[in-house]
Amino acid sequence: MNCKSDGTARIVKAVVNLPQLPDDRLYDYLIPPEWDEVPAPGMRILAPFGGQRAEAIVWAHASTSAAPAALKEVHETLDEEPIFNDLQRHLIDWMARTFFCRRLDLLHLFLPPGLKVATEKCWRAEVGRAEIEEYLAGLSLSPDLYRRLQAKVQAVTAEFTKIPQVDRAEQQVLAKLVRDKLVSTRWLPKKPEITAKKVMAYTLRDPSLTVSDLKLTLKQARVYTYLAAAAKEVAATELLSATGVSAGVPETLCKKGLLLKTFLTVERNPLLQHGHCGRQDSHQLNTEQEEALQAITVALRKNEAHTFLLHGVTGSGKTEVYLQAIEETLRKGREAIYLVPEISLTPQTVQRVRARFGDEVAILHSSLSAGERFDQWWRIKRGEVKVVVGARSALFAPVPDLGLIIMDEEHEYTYKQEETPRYHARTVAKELARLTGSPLILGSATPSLESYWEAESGEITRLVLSKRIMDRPLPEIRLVDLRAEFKARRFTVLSPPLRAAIEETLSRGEQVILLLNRRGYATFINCRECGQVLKCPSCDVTLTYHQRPNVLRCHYCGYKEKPPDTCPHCRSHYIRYFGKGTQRLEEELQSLFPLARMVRMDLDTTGRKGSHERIYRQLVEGEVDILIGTQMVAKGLDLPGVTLVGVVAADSALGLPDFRSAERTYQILTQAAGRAGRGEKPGLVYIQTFNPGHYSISAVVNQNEAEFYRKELMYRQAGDFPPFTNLIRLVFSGPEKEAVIRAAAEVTAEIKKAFATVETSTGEEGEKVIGPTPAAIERVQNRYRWQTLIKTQDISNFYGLLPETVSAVRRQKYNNVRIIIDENPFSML
DNA sequence: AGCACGCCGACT
DNA sequence: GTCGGCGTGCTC
Repeated sequence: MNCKSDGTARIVKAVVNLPQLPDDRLYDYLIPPEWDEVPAPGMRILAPFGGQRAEAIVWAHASTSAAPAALKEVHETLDEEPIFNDLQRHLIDWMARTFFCRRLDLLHLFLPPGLKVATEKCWRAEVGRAEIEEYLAGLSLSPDLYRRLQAKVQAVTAEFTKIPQVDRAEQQVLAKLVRDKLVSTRWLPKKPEITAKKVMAYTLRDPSLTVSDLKLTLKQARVYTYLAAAAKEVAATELLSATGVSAGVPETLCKKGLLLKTFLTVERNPLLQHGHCGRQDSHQLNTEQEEALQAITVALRKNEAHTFLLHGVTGSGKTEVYLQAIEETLRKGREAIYLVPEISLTPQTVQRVRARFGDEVAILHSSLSAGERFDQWWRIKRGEVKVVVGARSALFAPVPDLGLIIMDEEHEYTYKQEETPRYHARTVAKELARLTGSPLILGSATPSLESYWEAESGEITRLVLSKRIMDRPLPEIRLVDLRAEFKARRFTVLSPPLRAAIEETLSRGEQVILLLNRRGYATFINCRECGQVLKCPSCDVTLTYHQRPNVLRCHYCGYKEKPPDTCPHCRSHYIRYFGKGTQRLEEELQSLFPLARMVRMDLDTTGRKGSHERIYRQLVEGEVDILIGTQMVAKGLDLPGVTLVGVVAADSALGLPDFRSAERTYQILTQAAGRAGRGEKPGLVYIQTFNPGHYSISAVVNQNEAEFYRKELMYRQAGDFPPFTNLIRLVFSGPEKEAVIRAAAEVTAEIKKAFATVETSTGEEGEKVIGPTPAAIERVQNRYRWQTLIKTQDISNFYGLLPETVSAVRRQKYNNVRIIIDENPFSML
């Protein structure tokens, strides 16, 4: 895999993998003249960097360098084979440009955990201990420093070893020891923390010897026979439990020279713990499903990177289309990546994929241990896996021959990563599809405006599933006007009609889902005397009252305090709790329906691993009558027993200062409504709202999807928002408001200035730089936040230019001001 | 990150 | 004068 050197390209340009580097530069290194091979692009090397050695990835070869300093030589090559192939390097280059980040921010997405080589400074004594001591004593150091150094020097031996916690003063003295050649230092790679798991195993030393040839005790013979039958290495634990002997028996056989003790690599696969599940064959498709599959199959056969929007109402059987498209992909000998918004919210999807494809499935998700992820990564890399199911980062799984990408619930916000690298999985999926010649299926009942618009304009192909499977009807949707309830002075969480519907549903023995998108008990606490609202001391956010445990909590920074008896501002006792959360809803339901069995599903109850699965199982088995929760109850649950869905406060997202708030409201209401009536019995949905006339709500009630998208597209166009423009958000944050504003103003001015030249060179219209303005929540965790928005028709105008401007200002270090660049931001708060 | 360089205050 | 404190900036 190494490139034979032709004597000219003896320079490698490499990405140095140190997370603190200020920009996305490639560093040039010489290949030592005595090496007859130049490490290939994508291989890791160990290279000198400053005084240290750092891991770097060869990105390209060159015969000349424009570096201002003399080039240093590469120390060693760390890989036999490139760890990043051409496609991956290409994708990394593309992502760094597209999402305004550094290549090194992206490297870890593609690697198994623990592969990164960290180096540490090690020390070795070159002379005897006594000589070093003598040297130290002659240095006239302060008694304290001398004592500390003596302790450190104790650890320096004839082998290179790390000395922990060397401070600056000690470092300087040690540097003298190095200068006078009493000790030497070297940066050595640390031992990898995550490796394949090995267990002790036994095998026959000489398989030609049979039990009858040997004189063995009964138990020894049993062990020997078992191993002979297995004809391979057997893990010690398995051997002992299968033969029912203790560890001493195989040990004795080893001593007799009959067995060999070895180590066996075992796979940490979380799926294997669940056992193998029954194989399930494909279902018969209805006409619409069949047509959709046909269109996809045509693209699959041509290896065509075409994007499809599988726009199917809730319960229309999108999953079956995905599964059959995967089957077609596998028939061609290629692999599929199947993205879901969050694994924990979609236990059913995982089950169905497993039931169809068995052990050729890898599931990647955040609660895998590092060891499990390591093993899954290698399984995929070795080609043992045909289908990778996972959240957005599953896109970077090392599948050898990708042939299909599925992105279920493509409108979900979890596809956008909210930390650097701030990529959107849909954007990456399109590029990956293009690079691999794979069709991309975006599936949703409520497509994002972006995908909807692309389908409208013919850029991608819309495939419609308009009917539920088995011709089941969509649920009936009824509206409750909360303004009328307020006029009638009814302030309960549940309006009389919804309450009556719950009662009726329970009496029929059917299940209810109630959605309230606010955690806690009360969402704001107000003093009636002075009008003050209790706020988090470090954020511009109101505190939420939680009843169990009894605390006020900030949902932004996690701050907690005891609920006060008197107002902290005016000491009055008139403290009142307003705004009802899921805890309050649960309490009200318990008093109304004391016999109903209910479970609450929100961030407070699903903290632990596996809690979603547990709640889901309880629902399936009918152990729960009412499921209460935040938006997570609206997602993907397929529960035939649920016939009533109640949305307690449909407007909770509408008031947010975010251009996507109507879209979010429409999506969550439609998705929640879609949980009702998925079984044989028809469903009923109640939506309580203060804004019955808002188009995002009325469109759901009237089941008039086209109307919603028409209006929303109109507003987006009028306001110059995506999908009609590209958005880049710059966020400046820091502990000092003045410094934040100054940095924001300076960057913004620079961009406007630089942008003026861009504008004249391209002549594009409709490109704007708006800001700086304070963010909607100006302070979070005691950091002030200001932002600037860029709207542009051609985002490529900003490639290069924007990172340069930002890093130039970043270098000035405006008193801890951090600057982030967010392409296609999802949250504008 | 880590290390060098350089600029100020507290000592021999 | 010099040692050592820390802020600043660079690393092929």
